[in-house]
Amino acid sequence: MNRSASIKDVANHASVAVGTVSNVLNYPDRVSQRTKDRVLKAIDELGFVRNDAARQLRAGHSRTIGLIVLDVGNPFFTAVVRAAEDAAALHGSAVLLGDSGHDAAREANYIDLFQEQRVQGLLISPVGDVTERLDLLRERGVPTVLVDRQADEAKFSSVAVDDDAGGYLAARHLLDTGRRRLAFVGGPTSIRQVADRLQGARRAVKEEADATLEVLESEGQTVLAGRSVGNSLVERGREGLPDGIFCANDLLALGVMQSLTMTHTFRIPEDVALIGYDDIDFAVSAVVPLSSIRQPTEALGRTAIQLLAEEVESRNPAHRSVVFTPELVVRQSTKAN
Amino acid sequence: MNRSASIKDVANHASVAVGTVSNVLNYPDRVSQRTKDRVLKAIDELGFVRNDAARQLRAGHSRTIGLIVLDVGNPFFTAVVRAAEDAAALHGSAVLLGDSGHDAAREANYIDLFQEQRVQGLLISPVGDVTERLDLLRERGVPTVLVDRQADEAKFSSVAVDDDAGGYLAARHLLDTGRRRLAFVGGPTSIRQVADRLQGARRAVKEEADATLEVLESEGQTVLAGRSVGNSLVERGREGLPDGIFCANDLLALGVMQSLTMTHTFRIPEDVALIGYDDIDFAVSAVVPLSSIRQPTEALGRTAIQLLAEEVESRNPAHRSVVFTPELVVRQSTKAN
DNA sequence: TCGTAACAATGAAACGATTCAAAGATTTGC
DNA sequence: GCAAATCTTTGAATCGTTTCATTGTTACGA
Repeated sequence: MNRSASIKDVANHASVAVGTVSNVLNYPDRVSQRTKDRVLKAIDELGFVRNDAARQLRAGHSRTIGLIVLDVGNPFFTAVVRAAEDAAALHGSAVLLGDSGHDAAREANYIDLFQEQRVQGLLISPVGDVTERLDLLRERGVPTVLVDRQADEAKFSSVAVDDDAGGYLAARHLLDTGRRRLAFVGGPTSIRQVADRLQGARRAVKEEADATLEVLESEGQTVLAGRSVGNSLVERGREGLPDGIFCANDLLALGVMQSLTMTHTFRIPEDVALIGYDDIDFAVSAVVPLSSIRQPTEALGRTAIQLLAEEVESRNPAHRSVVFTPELVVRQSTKAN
Repeated sequence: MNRSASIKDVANHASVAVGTVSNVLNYPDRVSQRTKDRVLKAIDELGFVRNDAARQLRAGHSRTIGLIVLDVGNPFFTAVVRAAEDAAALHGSAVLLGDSGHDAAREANYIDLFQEQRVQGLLISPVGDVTERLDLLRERGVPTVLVDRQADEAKFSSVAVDDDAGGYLAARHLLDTGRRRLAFVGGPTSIRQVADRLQGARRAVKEEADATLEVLESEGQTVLAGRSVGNSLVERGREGLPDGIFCANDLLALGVMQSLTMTHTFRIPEDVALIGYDDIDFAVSAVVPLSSIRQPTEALGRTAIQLLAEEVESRNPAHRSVVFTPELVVRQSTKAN
């Protein structure tokens, strides 16, 4: 309740100058053992805890890193967050986490908030197009690394997974197992990841003359959205059903799977093969174990922090773009007929 | 790159005193329209952003709240985190998130870090016993609310779900659907939640003279841990198999379900009924839709923030313990034979 | 026209840590 | 025993904001 002890209180209590206390904390070698002992004792007795605000006011910057993700509920981002936290901890930094929920306004709020906090840098998985806000950040000199989004290297460093390659992998796999009437489920297509995965799928489909690709736009990327798309597929009946479905993420795929299997009219993979994206933990424990595209989430988070550290340390802004290649994980849901 | 503009720069640029700029920011009514316009224009032209460090140095406290959870990867906590973030945003506060990963050392690190940040208060789902560290916090006057853990009201406010009641609900449901040879899967039992759920289950089992409860300790609370327990059950063969399994959380249940169904020797719910805990999104999309105990995660997060706000605002430390009651969700996995 | 009230604007002091030039103490070499 | 070199300690200045007592300005009624 009572104001907590300051460095000055410690100094008085130990009968030394404030500068000495500061030295004990930051440059222990400069202080004699005797003095050090006294100061440490005083610190202990008063329960002194450094005030980081004062510290960073003097330093001009904080020891925190801002991280804004599109959805903390999405296991993909959860994994990235965790990796980033661990990596940041190694650098002695903490992560301020923000969840934009795909909402540009919330994103903007967090960006403002983090600027006021004078974060060392920002990791962001931006909503929609790279906003003017990010350009502003750049002008203000806030080192920023885009996550899960390739960026113009003139402007930002970035870590991303090659979504086009992932889309290609998924569609190619469906084609390789004999499917020809493919469908892509995802949306809104304004989301770059969705657009890229679709593009990769198109590329694969073009390689087979007799293959077709239908696009089923979903309302978001959730299990619920997938279920809704699945329901509309079920209504079509056997005739109109594609024989291979590629979903822009696993949540959608699980939703689609639910709809298709709950009716017991369609079998996966016999009637229709299904593949998702992200390879979340639950893909393996779905009604039919779900084939998927695995993204190296740990590497993504770790590398993001590393790139940010590079930007923070070097004055000169030589941006780097790191692109990881995703990996196909085959399970029951796409077994060949 | 160049040092960002301070309130002083703005004052110069607008030819007013620093105090006036501060007033524009904090008490716009005290400033004449003409001056306000000039200052706002200057702010815009210089791209001024408040330095929160200086602000909170003066104020003596920050506008952030620390939140330490046991595992961000756990959907239960993810939901709580999200609710807490939203509720905090309404109060104009941001949430600093820490993931202790059930590790007391990491927890301690975060507590120290958050103290240095002079967080307004702390929301924590503590590792193991309420540590001395928390007592220290209390002495230092850092308002703290325990999350998902009932606390001595003399010491802390807390929000929790009645795990004993949840365990009772789950076991009672298995008994009500005719099962008698029950098993409890969870661990380590040193985790209070696990112990309480087990206790509730025991209470229910005692109500039926011919019912038994076997405890299968798991190595953690993950899908993998569940699979491992499930595998050992499969090895037992049909004879030794319980006819009703209650898992301390859904992840474990999904793991057990995988093991039991992959072998195709046991059917759920015909041979064995299975119920989890948490009702995570994926419970519904499991191989066999999983019955579960639903916890009011949003209410938990929201209430935690509210209790914290109460503690922050009132000087007098009248702690409150809010206990929510969980709810049974019946799905395929426990259908009566 | 003057006195007073209401309103605006001012700028020095304070918050708590770090820095650094300078002073003070101790050791070293001869 | 003394000067020089080295090691310790000091404390004022600084970071950027808010606060608040004070000063300056305007408006109004008498």
